[in-house]
Amino acid sequence: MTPKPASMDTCPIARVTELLGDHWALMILREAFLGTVHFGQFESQLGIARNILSGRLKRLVDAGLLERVPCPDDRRVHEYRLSASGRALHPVLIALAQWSQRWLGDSCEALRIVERTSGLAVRPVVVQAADGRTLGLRDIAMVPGPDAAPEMAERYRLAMAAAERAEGGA
Amino acid sequence: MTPKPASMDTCPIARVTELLGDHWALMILREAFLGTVHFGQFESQLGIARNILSGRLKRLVDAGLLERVPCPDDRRVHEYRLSASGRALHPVLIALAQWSQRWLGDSCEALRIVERTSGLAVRPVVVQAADGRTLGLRDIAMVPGPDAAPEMAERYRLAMAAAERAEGGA
DNA sequence: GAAACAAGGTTGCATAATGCAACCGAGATT
DNA sequence: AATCTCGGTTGCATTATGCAACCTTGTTTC
Repeated sequence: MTPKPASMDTCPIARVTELLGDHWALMILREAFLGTVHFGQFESQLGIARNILSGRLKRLVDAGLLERVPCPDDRRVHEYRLSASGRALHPVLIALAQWSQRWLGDSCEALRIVERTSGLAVRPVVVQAADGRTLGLRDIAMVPGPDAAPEMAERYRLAMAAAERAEGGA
Repeated sequence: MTPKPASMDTCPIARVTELLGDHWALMILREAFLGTVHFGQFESQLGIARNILSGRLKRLVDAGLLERVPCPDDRRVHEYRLSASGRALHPVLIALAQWSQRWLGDSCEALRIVERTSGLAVRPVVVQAADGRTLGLRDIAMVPGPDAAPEMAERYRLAMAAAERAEGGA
């Protein structure tokens, strides 16, 4: 095996996978978005083992996604509330839910994601250009910035070239 | 512990977590988006064990995210190509990458996600109403559809009520 | 066409992560 | 004070992961 590819240290997806890439982290965040705040609530809603839950909550708090605040009226209770960075994951969760419904064919009509005031379904989450046009996979490029690792820069250059070729070919 | 909450079977996030909620699945998809197609490429780029890679690729193929096609000019080589459903995960990956750069403070300037033709940065991925307005966490509701499990419906109803209260309070 | 080589897996074994139940300590309740 | 609840931790069994060696199929070299 290669001696740990450098791309793994610099890639944003790799970093986020370190944090959310396990069976429970995303589920815990889903619960948080649904309003769950207490240890016991997470436990019973998810059916997760207590020690694992404890560790995951700690990790998410350390990473700044959740804030652990002692409840003022009952001081043995703690509330795990979404921080600004946690709330910023909302589009990711919504996009995942939409994808799941569309492509996993699961419970297609079990859940509708709507605007609260109007009751109208929200749009499918997409990537947009600066002017608002919807961008497909082929319209997007990853370009290395000022302090990109040279190996990573090469990676993206090649990927972009491959995309060009694919476009020409297909 | 509770006897497996029913929410776990019907929730789209739970289903997608079953598939993508491990350390490697998202990384493999990232690689696929970057143009990686061969077993050996995934192995060397990710530094993943062969048996694990084999299992993950199989799972992703079975789930329909990747297609395993034998290479015509060298028949011991197979190509793992993104299917339509795999490509549909693109907004999720982009949203994750953007979130990581914004909130994990990692390699902020190492990678820019741009429109290929113009070189302009793409917009941050957001949730939009039917008319295009950007929606925040508070503006969205999950409403149970026709064939929602009653327990799940109750869940969403409570979450929505909690959101109302939070809005009033904060 | 035999020998060497390469790509994609699989198998067996060591290690790490997870699930489970029991226990613990601080704070609330009676 | 005795008890109960909430949020944890600890020890042990089970499962997933990492690693190296091997195997199979197909390709190249001579």
